[in-house]
Amino acid sequence: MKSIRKQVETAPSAQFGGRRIALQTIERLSTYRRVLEDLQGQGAQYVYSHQLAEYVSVTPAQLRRDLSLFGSFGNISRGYNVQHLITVLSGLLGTSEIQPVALVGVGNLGRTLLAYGGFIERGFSLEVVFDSDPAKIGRVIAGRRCFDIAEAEAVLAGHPVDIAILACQPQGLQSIVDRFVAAGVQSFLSFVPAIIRVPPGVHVEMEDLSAKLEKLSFLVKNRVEEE
Amino acid sequence: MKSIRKQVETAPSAQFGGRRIALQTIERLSTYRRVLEDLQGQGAQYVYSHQLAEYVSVTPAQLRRDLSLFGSFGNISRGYNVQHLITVLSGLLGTSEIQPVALVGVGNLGRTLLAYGGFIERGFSLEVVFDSDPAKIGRVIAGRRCFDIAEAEAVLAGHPVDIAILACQPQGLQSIVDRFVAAGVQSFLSFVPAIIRVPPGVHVEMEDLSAKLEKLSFLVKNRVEEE
DNA sequence: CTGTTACTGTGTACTCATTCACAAGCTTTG
DNA sequence: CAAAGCTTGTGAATGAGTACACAGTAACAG
Ligand SMILES: NC(=O)c1ccc[n+]([C@@H]2O[C@H](COP(=O)([O-])OP(=O)(O)OC[C@H]3O[C@@H](n4cnc5c(N)ncnc54)[C@H](O)[C@@H]3O)[C@@H](O)[C@H]2O)c1
Ligand SMILES: NC(=O)c1ccc[n+]([C@@H]2O[C@H](COP(=O)([O-])OP(=O)(O)OC[C@H]3O[C@@H](n4cnc5c(N)ncnc54)[C@H](O)[C@@H]3O)[C@@H](O)[C@H]2O)c1
Repeated sequence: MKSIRKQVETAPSAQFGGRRIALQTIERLSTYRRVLEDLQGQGAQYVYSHQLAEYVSVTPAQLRRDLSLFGSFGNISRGYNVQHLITVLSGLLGTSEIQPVALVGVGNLGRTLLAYGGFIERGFSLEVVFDSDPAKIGRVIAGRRCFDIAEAEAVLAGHPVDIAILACQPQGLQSIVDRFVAAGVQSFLSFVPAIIRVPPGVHVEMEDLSAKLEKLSFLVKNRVEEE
Repeated sequence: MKSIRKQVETAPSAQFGGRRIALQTIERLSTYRRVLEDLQGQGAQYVYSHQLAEYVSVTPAQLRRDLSLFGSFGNISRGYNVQHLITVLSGLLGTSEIQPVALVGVGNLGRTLLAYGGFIERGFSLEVVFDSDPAKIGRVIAGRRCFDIAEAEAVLAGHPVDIAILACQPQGLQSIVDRFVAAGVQSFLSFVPAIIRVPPGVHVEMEDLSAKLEKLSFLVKNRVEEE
């Protein structure tokens, strides 16, 4: 029993300059940045915490608290400079420069992701693409050459990435993950509805669409009035 | 300022038989069910809370607490009956029977979702499909006839759904949402990275893939040791 | 130059989620 | 049949995240 606790997500938080940052805070930072870019597109120069907070449906206090965890970015009585805050948030999120990402599995979902133009706008590029299907290996799909998953170590050595997207079949997934971790990959975004284990310091984000539908289904069936 | 608070997700929880259920609990229920089905596939009849908890990386106490919010399902000193617990969870999540879902936008992403076989296994069927592109309207795509979004009200009247998946362009999205809500749709799973407003009692689940990548990027850049 | 207004950043209070720890209870075994 | 062993379900304690409320300060008006 004790052994379990050690593996468990006991403290869902990150460190930043000695401070503890809640994972939920990080998710909100993404939203702030996205909305700020909308605002910038509309020509806004400055924005007050209560305005931005309303757009993203949080309290002004929460927004100010979130930002204050990383520093003081607001101009008192003028609010936040939109351009500056975007720059700050991009820096925090590590997307000031385009970041290479690996993709495993070029099936229906993988091809859709490859063709999607929205990633590059947010600072990510699916640079390294793998599959196990001989019919796909070596071919160029949506502008990217498809590598053999069997040669992952060599390929990743030449094209190091911090993040890998998993869009393959569940069979043998854990061993792929293990090999990627050994090759230096530090985080995974997985569309595969299967549990994968990673060592401490490596992060997994599950993207289980059916689970999201189930959550909505629960809320509807139980006539939840709040949001 | 006060007006903001009212719209805000002040209490991220749902009601169930007078009890308050955390949204996070509901998400875990999905995971429990998915893992239980794996276990059933492996022939397991009973499972203890500490076993199931380990598979899904939560504490045994949390698992038992989550379930106890809805009733007593465990057999003391034998654990939980796998089949029974799956049935219970399916009932809670509202997926005991296949549930129809609407899809808006049959582009790259929409077609991928339509072709995906994983939804039906979890109790959802993309029954009603909309697009605004005349080249697509009326055609049959992945086995579903594509309806004109302009006729949404009439189509939804004949094919009522509680859940709609949004996979179209952001332009005009809010008005589509408003019309769907008026037509009785009670929840949305949106892949469109744009903020949409819904009245109280209607639920929105955002699926922002770039935001997930940004979260991973933050965690990697800041060398977060915990998970 | 002083008063007024309105904003940010943050100490503090509070609420809610998670974990601890144990009472109550099957089961099995000697 | 009694006692040991391990389980579930849950009151109580802890811990984490959010909201309140205000001190401090920039801007601007008179
Ligand atoms: N398609 C969707 O809409 C959708 C939605 C949610 C989740 N998913 C999940 O995403 C995954 C992929 O879905 P899909 O529809 O693209 O399936 P798919 O069968 O079309 O594609 C899977 C691809 O992965 C490749 N592959 C299989 N094993 C591999 C391995 N060991 N290494 C490298 N490549 C491998 C296959 O060759 C194939 O090209 C599945 O696990 C699925 O459950 C898909
Ligand atoms: N493709 C991806 O991998 C991906 C990933 C994340 C998010 N998204 C988001 O999902 C959405 C769709 O992406 P896509 O790649 O499928 O785009 P797409 O351009 O291939 O498809 C969009 C489809 O929506 C239809 N459409 C547009 N406006 C509509 C309207 N008002 N009503 C009904 N249908 C309408 C179009 O006719 C088209 O068929 C976009 O908002 C995109 O940002 C896509």
